[in-house]
Amino acid sequence: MPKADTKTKILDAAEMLFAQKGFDAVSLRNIVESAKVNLAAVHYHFGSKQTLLHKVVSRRFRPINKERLAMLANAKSNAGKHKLKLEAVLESLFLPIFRAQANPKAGKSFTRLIGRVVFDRNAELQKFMLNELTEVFVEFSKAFEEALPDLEKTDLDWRSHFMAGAMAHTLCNSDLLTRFTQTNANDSELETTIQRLIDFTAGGFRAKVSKTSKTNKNT
Amino acid sequence: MPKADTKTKILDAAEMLFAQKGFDAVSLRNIVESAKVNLAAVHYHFGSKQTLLHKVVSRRFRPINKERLAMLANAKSNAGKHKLKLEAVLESLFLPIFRAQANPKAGKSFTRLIGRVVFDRNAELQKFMLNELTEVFVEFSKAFEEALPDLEKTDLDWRSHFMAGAMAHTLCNSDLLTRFTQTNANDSELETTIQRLIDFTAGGFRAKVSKTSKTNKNT
DNA sequence: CATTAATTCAAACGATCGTTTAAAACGTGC
DNA sequence: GCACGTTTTAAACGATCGTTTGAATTAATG
Repeated sequence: MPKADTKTKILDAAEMLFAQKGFDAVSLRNIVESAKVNLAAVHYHFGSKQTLLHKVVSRRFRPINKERLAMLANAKSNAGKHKLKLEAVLESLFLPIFRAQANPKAGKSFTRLIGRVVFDRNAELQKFMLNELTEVFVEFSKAFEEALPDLEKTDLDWRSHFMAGAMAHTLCNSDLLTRFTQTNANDSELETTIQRLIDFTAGGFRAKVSKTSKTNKNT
Repeated sequence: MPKADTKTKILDAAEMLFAQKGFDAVSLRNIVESAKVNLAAVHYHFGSKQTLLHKVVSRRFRPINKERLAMLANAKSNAGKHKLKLEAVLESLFLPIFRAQANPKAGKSFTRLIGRVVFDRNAELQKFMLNELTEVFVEFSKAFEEALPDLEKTDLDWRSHFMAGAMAHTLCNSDLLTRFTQTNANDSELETTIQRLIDFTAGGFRAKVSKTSKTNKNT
């Protein structure tokens, strides 16, 4: 009991504070105060502040990415001989992580943290995230190509990145978004948020490619 | 000459470093070392680190926002009695800030910084940014409504935020994006980037609203 | 129960932080 | 050249930082 408890207390406090203020603005003393544990426990259990961050991220992100891949595989097998639907691919990507917001334990902290992490340029963290996301990148890239066979690779990649930005912004600022748009943050609204994001990004993926951007590729 | 130079040196160094590593991870000593000025000069010229950040942002962001508003006004007067085109609104919003990337002095630092700032949850900074962006919000909101008269206000707001995420991600990570997509970062590619972003976001704004998201609004 | 391993604790280390202070240096106008 | 204003400078302040250390406490094992 108490053995696992200190560690979890630290992880939870760190998750909340990193999400609120960012990695660099939160000290270990902030975390241990919030967690009501001793400062040296952080080094005992995690070794360093950086490692703590990685653990905070990976403890929830790994299962999420696993679920993403499972949902995608399911969508593929459901499609069978038909073409893989873009909306199914997008849902597989968004649903697991947005569902994490409904977790009463983590609530919005974790997803806010993930949204922030996407924008963080700390080299150590980028390396770590790339490692966490490699398989997701590979599999979803292939899935997007399959769902959008007529879209050129370069355009597909750019649109994937725009989509990632839209998703990260939504994850990171969902409380601001709901306040600004006067919608509620309950469970059913979560499905609505996801649907809204799917509508927007699917619309973006399917948008006609302007002549300018296509022509310029050949120069 | 030397009178303005120290101040500008500090601003330039801060811009670059804040963009690279974020506000909290960069110390004043990092900045003055890079700028080759004395530590106390920061307080003499700017008063505090926080104020320095605001000045770094506002010195370029204000003219950009001014230009955005001017371009929008121009687009409106060009439209005359016709409906304002969504693409014109988007271009007015994106072009001035993406053009800042072509500035050899600021290059990518400033836009990367703005991209990061959108995601920063520091209360002081959010207040400051809201102040800088109020007029842009108001005018562009109206313009989007005009360009998309059939889109419900709530859906419009959500899509505006998705668009903001896509834009911020692009601003923040443009070097990663160009490397990942194997495109070049020269001037003509800038126009291409903007066009790609317009294509995607316009596609998103015009996407059909799913039944689910609409129905749920009434519960 | 004794021994060993694991965990927690308080204190300290060496470093760095934003800010302040007062003196020195420089610039300006008469 | 002098008086005054502005800017730069080096040093210091009080605080905080991540990490380390060794002792105390607790848990596990035979």
